Amino acid sequence: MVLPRAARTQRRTRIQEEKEELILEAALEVFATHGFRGSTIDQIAEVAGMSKPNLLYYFRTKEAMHRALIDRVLDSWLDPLREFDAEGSPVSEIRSYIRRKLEMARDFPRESRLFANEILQGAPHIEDELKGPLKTLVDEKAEVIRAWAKAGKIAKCDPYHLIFAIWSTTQHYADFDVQVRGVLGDERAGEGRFEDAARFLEQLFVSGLEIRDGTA
Amino acid sequence: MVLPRAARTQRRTRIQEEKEELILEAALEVFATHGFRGSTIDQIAEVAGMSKPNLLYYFRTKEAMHRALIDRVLDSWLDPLREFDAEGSPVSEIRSYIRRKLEMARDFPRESRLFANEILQGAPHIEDELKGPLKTLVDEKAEVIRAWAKAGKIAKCDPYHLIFAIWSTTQHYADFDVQVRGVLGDERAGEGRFEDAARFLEQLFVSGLEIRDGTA
DNA sequence: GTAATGTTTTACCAACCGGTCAAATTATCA
DNA sequence: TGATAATTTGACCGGTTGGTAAAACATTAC
Repeated sequence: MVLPRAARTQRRTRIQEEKEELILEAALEVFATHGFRGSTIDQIAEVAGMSKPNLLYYFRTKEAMHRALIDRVLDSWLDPLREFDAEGSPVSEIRSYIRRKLEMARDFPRESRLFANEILQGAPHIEDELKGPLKTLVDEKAEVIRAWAKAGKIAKCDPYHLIFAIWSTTQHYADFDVQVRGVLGDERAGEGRFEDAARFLEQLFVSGLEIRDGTA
Repeated sequence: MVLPRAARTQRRTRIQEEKEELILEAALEVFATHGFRGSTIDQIAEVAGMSKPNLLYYFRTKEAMHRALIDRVLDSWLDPLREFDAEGSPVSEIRSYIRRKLEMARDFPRESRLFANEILQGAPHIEDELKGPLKTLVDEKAEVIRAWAKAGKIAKCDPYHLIFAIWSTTQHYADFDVQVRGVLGDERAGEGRFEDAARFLEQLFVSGLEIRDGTA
């Protein structure tokens, strides 16, 4: 049979699993650095080490590839926020959330850039996810933070903007890596920059949210 | 004469000024939302309301258009940081820097996205500017902040990461606007979000940098 | 082994892309 | 006004793009 991939209902073969993996890995590389429109199937095929038609045998369109990639990555991308625990102590929860996000920026910069590209260009492919699952999750965690503030455990602040601030500062080290390296110069652009960033951000957010006269 | 634009040494015509303006405006719109590789000359021509060859009469290549756009925008983009004043009081300088950056994110989101796209995709066209003029300016201002910290006027912190944090948090509202709107929902996605953001960020950075036991 | 199924390749297509050219049109100014 | 220079356009070009068709090749199940 030569039924196109999407029409197959049977369970996938070993080769299918391997090749789809290989393709999505290559697609991540390419989409992350050029965005959807700036990427070409030929490029992805070359990175994956296979011919274009072969690639199109597994994913019938460029869109399907992108879709599959987003679906696979989005879920794990939100894990750090899911771990955010209402029962924990506010300071240590926020501190470790920052640390987890920073680790993801360091260890999975391509995933970060994939989303950055997508959102920057108007999120044409993931708008539903933003307004759906993502919003729901953020709403939930924002409520936790709001409760902490109300209970006097941290300074009063807008929980949504707090979350945005944590996202932006941490993802900055993945998305704007070239700029960070360029500005820091060769001497300070090594892996140590993530430690420095972690130290700074923890200080900023922890003491920035401490209760003091006038803010509580 | 039909000399290409770049070869003309005489002073520019009224029509030239107007059309180049029109083109760069359209180019900003398109490049900002699709990145360099994702944008097409036809698209820009359509937005500018002129034919493709007409557009290429003013800028001989797509690169030349992008170059001209970057050159024009980069300078004004750095103005808020230039205004950062060593003689002012640390708290008010940082506070007003945040405010200026946030105003730019609100009033010139396309400019912000133009750079974001460029840097995200590896800064292939502006790497020199990053390592040159930008780095120089940041180095200078970082020294100012370091001096403030040394003099005990603000908490000790890494000035570079402080600057990165201000950049990322403020530009987030331009670059990731769809996401911000999506998460905030229709009710809170109005212009008021910039006021809320300003309030939050000023609180975060000001009290985050205040001197207290153990940090000074 | 062989038949059925799954995979890969070669050759190809129509649309689009960045860019050119020459002719037509319009603005400028003596 | 007319000559000259500046601007605009339509037709076109070679290369690239996303995607297809069909046949060759490999794998698996019996």
